[in-house]
Amino acid sequence: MPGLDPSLIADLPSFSGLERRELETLLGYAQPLRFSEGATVFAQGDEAESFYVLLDGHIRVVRSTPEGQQVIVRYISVGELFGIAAALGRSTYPASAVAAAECVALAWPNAKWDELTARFPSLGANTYKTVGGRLQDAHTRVVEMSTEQVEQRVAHALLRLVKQTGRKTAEGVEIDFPITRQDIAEMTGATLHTVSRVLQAWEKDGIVRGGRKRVVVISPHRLLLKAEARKES
Amino acid sequence: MPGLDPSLIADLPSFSGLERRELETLLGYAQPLRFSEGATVFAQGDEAESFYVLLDGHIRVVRSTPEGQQVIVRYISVGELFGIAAALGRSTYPASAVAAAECVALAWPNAKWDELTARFPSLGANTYKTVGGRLQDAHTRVVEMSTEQVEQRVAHALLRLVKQTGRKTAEGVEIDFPITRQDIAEMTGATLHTVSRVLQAWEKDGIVRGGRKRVVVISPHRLLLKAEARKES
DNA sequence: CGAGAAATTGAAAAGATTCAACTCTCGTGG
DNA sequence: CCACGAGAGTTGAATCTTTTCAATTTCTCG
Repeated sequence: MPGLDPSLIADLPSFSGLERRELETLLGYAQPLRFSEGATVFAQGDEAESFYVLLDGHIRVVRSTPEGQQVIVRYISVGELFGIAAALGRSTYPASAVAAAECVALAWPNAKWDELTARFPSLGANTYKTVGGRLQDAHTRVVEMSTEQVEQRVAHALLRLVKQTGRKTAEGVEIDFPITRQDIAEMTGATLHTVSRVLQAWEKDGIVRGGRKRVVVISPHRLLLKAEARKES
Repeated sequence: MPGLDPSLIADLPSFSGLERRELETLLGYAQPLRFSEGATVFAQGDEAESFYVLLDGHIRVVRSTPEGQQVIVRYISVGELFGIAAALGRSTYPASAVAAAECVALAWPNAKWDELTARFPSLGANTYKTVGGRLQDAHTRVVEMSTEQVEQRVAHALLRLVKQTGRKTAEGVEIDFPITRQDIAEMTGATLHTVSRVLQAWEKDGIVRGGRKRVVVISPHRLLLKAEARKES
């Protein structure tokens, strides 16, 4: 078996500072996996067996309440680590990971985490920088949920998606995977009805264009105004 | 100068796994500081010069929006690290730290962070476990803000404070530092008016007792019911 | 004791949800 | 190839929670 090609991960921030030989060693422990849209990579509460890096596609990280309501904690894009419960000192996954589109990922056994970070210190350092960034993101979201109303929160959520996964088209910037009103609602703590109304209003204004499981941002600039609007039109 | 006594920090989780001699070395770089109630330890946006461990008192970590609204990100209790921007790969503080009561803390220069974690690996490991825990907490809060209404959020916030800093009294469990309705509002994303009404209702029910800058939880059990209530009484 | 901060409370208004009905879109199978 | 059905989206009306506005009241510290 010819092993995986180091160029797969060589350019990812998570693996920066590693030599080609080290990458090869690392890949020796990795297992490539494919997930079709809607497939569950791991479920909240599961024993954490692996950590992952996303090579292609988009992953939705979801937390469910005891009452069954879902909240989308974040979207993972290509190159990002996910399922890193081991690095956080947890033995079960605190959230579920679902393929938002066709996905390819590499998985390492969690049992190897300590060994790998000991052998490749920059892997640990990079990971913790990632975790630090996510903590900032989470706090930002708490602030948004505390101080903004739905329209602004939806605007911020869309802008984040545009930056993270936007794909330029003739019309504007399109979110690069199927996303429903319900998904946006679960990202912003609103109902799909309210989200629908907000998007509808923006569409009339020519700021976005919607579609079944599609959102195209026509004017990111004007969307930013909506995101920052302290009241008024 | 006789140096600080290792017993100050020997029992704190952040320093577990360190030898007495190592603690002494560590303390050699630390500077003890006192802050009076309301004093600012560091301000959001400041160049991050130090990281801290709290030896006595309570610290409020606050994020402000451009519009001047404040959100309390978390309370730091005795033994916890704070201001660890360095560990998160940030050069400025993402939030302000304010003494919620008379405080004593130790400060280390951030410049020493890399050196110290290199010399004392368990310090790094402990810190990252802390950060991981805080990421979980932040996500939990996002979920609460998304799915619960004000009364439940206030109940959860109080229960967290009780667990973290509760002091048993004849009447019940008292939050161990001065806390206003406004503070609780900033923890829960509500207005002080709504918080006041909620607390007032609970007081009539005998679940809590309020006072100027004081909250005593008389029946944590019944408060927990409020926190979990999916609608109804 | 007085003054300012903190807390309470009623009434009106706003924002979002809930409920309900209806429409549109797309993929599948006859 | 077209019809059908389920999932996705839209939209009006009623309702509800929370905020906003505006007074007051209460407390505590100096």
